[in-house]
Amino acid sequence: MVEYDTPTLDAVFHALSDPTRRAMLHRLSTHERTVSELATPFNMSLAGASKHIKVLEAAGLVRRHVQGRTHICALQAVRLAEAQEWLRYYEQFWDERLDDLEDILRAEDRALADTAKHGPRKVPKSKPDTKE
Amino acid sequence: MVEYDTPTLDAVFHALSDPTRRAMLHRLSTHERTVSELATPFNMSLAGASKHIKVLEAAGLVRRHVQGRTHICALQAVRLAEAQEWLRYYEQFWDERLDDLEDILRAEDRALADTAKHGPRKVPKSKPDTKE
DNA sequence: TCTATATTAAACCTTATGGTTGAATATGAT
DNA sequence: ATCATATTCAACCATAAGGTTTAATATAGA
Repeated sequence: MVEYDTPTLDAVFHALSDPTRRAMLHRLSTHERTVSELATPFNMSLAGASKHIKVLEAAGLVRRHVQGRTHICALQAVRLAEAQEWLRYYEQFWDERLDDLEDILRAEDRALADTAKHGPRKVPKSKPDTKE
Repeated sequence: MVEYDTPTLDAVFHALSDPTRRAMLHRLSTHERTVSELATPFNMSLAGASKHIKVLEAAGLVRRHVQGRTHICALQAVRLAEAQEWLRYYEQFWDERLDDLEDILRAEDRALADTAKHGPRKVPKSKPDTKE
């Protein structure tokens, strides 16, 4: 069984919980950027943006290499892969839902086709109880 | 293009950034549980656990239905799907890395096979510059 | 009705977070 | 040397977060 590195996931998910930081990651996805380049689009002091970058760095989502007086930041996606792996376990549950949704839609289509000839439709399907 | 609901992602990622809450979700993945059932394994007051559940609920990750005096919580995975979708954009970047890693490993294998006959190996490959 | 159970609410505490401003540091250019 | 540029550091502030404890609320059962 996969053991998830909790502190890492804590840091990654926390880093992702802020829209500024998510936007920064997105901007890094096209190419590397310096701290000031990263900071520019946000209505925020440089120092503020710098802090966000450090959060990303601490979570392992950004790597930086200093070149003279400029710090160049690059996306480091591996930790995102870990987060996704954690999420992947839950795919079965939303797939389940989507399957149900598909069933419902199909049932509605059928009902709709029928409605022309007969009365209004009923609730399509009940899901089997998830029991212990 | 997909527009991501920022407040939702904020809440979901924030909810996931806490190990207690992730554990709760995991425990809900087998079957529904009452608040006290959910709280039991954690070294924490009921009120504390209750707060965590509310965070999960606010993020749309847990749904509850009240039955008499007990509140029954169930996993609601759809919001996790949204989070994963956000993450999926970045797959290309870690895949890239993994591809590189595979290239490197292959090159090392080749070099290793060669080393028996010839001299020591060289650096395998340089990656094309990611430029704007 | 009285009492036990399940859960939240409210008040409180400590620490983290997101932000600011004003130095400090380090490098580049003249 | 001097001045400008790139970035962080430190101190500060307001609010959020994670936790506690002690009521309060609601339902179940005797």
